[in-house]
Amino acid sequence: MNQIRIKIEKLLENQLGIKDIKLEIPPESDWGDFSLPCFQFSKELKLSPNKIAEKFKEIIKDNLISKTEIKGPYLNIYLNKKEVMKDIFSPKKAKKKSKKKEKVLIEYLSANPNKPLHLGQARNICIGDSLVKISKYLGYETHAGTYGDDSGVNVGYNLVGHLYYNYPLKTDKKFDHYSGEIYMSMKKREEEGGENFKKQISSIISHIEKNDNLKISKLHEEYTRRCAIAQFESCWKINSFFDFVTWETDILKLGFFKETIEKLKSMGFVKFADKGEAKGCWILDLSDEEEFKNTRNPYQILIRSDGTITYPAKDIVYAIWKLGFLDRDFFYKKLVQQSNKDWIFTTSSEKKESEKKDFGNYDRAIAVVDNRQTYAQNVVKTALKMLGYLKGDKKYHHLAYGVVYLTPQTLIDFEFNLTEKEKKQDRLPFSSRKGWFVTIDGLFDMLIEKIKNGSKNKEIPFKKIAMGVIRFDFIKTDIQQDIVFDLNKAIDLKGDTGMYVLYTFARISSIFEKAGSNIAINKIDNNSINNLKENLEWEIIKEISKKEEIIEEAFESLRPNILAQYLINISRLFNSYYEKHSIIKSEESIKTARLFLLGKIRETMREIMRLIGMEELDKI
RNA sequence: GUCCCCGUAGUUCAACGGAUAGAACGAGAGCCUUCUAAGCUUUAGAUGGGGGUUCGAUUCCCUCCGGGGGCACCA
Repeated sequence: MNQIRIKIEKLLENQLGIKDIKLEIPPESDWGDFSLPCFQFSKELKLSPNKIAEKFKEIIKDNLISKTEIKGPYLNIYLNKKEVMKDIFSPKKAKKKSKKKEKVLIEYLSANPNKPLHLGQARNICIGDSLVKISKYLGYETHAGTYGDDSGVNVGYNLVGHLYYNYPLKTDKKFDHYSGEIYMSMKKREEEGGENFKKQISSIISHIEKNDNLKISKLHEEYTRRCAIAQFESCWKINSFFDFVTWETDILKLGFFKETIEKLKSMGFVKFADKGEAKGCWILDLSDEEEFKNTRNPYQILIRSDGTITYPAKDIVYAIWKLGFLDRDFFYKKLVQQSNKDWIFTTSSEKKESEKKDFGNYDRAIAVVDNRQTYAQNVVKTALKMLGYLKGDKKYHHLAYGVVYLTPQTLIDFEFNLTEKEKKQDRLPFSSRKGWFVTIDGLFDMLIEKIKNGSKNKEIPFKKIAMGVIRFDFIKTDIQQDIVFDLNKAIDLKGDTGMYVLYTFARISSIFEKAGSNIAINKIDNNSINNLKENLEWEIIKEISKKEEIIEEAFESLRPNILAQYLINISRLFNSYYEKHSIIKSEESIKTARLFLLGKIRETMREIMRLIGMEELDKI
């Protein structure tokens, strides 16, 4: 449709002798297919917009246009459906995607490896993985990466639990859930006080970061990797996969940070603060940057006065690696084979058994990180800019998505105790500190239960449905908007949900099954297409022909949510069509044409569903 | 103090500066002896207040009111 629009725009520019014509789509479909608002020409031509529309109407003529109509200041254009359909359905349109040269990294999830994944992270996963799939569809060489923060206090709790408080490594439970239990119990112990516990924690953290105790380093690696793998299993359930995981401890062990910071010092970007609040620290001076001028502290501390490294510093170094400006690379080895048979690789600090991989040196690095971290991400971006790394074709994007909150009722449904005050809130944030583990696994199981109970057919693949419903639910809302998760709404499978889309698809498949397989719907001549005379059919054709431009826009504007909306639109159009017009029972030539159209709808829906991580089903 | 985001039907969400502000849930009224009723059709119902820019503002600017988040020698 976009090509048609551009064609018509060019045509009008020639015929009317005006530059940069932008056509719009009328709000009502019976007002035409395109519309030219004439206000903009009023000043130049010294005529009222209505008069201009009349004048233009006389001039415009083409075989792609069947008629033009004036509606006030708008000149509405009706396309010649036959010609346009020929164009849209011509076989040469189905050309293969050309490979693009840019190399893209999408970093998402980036969870602490010490507890199960919660629903807030589900949104991150759904957005991140959808972008990966879209990027690959568009022909980019694409890697999905995740950052494992395995050096901080979080993991420390769990190791202390294991070493000093009788939590064995062996367990029948899913390891991330087991970790969550240990984490909670250690948190409790900390709150109860005790100098001994504090000492144990800080000693463990120190050993992890310095890598100076073989026993602890080994335990740490086993623990975090096992937990991460359990988390990845949750991702696979919802059709999300990774290429590699970067461990923070590897950045430290390989000395990337030290080298980078020395380089930055010598370049003069990193300075030693000899006075003020940050006295004794090494800082990145941001005071010349417009964005930070009015902030309280126009600098970022990279090295604390005790010589330890801050999180933003690690983030900056990692970002430099992403864009290929770090002179060195990690070592890599296989971590685990995913349910789709592809392996996740893990960074490693040891050369032996390292495999050669082409991770790193990306042209476009997209970080899917929630909007609370916009400031921190701006620091990273500014640092890259100051260093001159964002010149040329290198791009660093922060996809700032809105945070997921919970309704109090949802927490009650998951059997957590709330205070009276908490019960009265509109929404509550996820809090692992309070032990509110509303997990992806938990939601997944509840959904399956719900679908089983609501289904007449007991043979359908419940897991795929649950997967599709979750994927759709977490991506349908505008990306930057915060969302409030309510369990009852999420498992209520009516209306604008993934279920609606899955159901619609199955409905179409069912028609094909009833129609029999002897109809050659892929081969259709122009005469048959001309049997598609209904308005709704024309609406559908226009809608499905927007596919490519919508996918492109979803990626460029980092808004995969528009694909979910698009699926709803197509589904709604089809369902209306289905009610109004019978397909199988129509006359033979019309039936052929309609089945052809249905095939196109099904193909379009399948492609879009796959891009947002849903899997289509022929039966529900 | 300062920076950012958000205020649209009862609720959850839409709307490149364009025509009559769209959906879904919930509420009301219909539609299955005919291709899957997890569906379709239909009724009622909304832009926080005030300025400005514009032929035209939910959208851009200012201001007020209300809600949230950030600005750590936390990660």
